[in-house]
Amino acid sequence: MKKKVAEENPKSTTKAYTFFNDVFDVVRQIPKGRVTSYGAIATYLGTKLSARMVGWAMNAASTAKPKIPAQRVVNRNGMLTGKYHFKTFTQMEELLKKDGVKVKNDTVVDFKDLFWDPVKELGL
DNA sequence: GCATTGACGAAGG
DNA sequence: CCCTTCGCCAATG
Repeated sequence: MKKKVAEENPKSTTKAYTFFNDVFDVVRQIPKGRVTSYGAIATYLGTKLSARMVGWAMNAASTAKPKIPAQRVVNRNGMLTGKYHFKTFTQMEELLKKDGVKVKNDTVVDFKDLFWDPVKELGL
């Protein structure tokens, strides 16, 4: 990465600084039509016990420069828990449908089939 | 500076 | 099988 890192918390802990950046990077690498979970990303970063931090990172992702396909990140149940953080409540599922991902009742259909594990795909 | 919360997840009752 | 609790770490009040 160059220098365009998380400009959301320049005065916060340096650790989180890197953490946010890593999360953004991984999320951007999610292939179209695929989805992943917060826990998977957390595991890939080595902080599997802190999946909540990934969620926090996504919150900052909303203000991140390169658009973050946060709609491809759902909870371990495949549920679109973060839909309320988008511009509109339907934005998330609309984007997913456009990616070819079926969404039913705020949940990704065939989630396990579309699941993209960074640890498995990117290697660890 | 302590208490609460949060886009999670696993475990226990 | 549904609901509650705990852990993790950072941000916010």
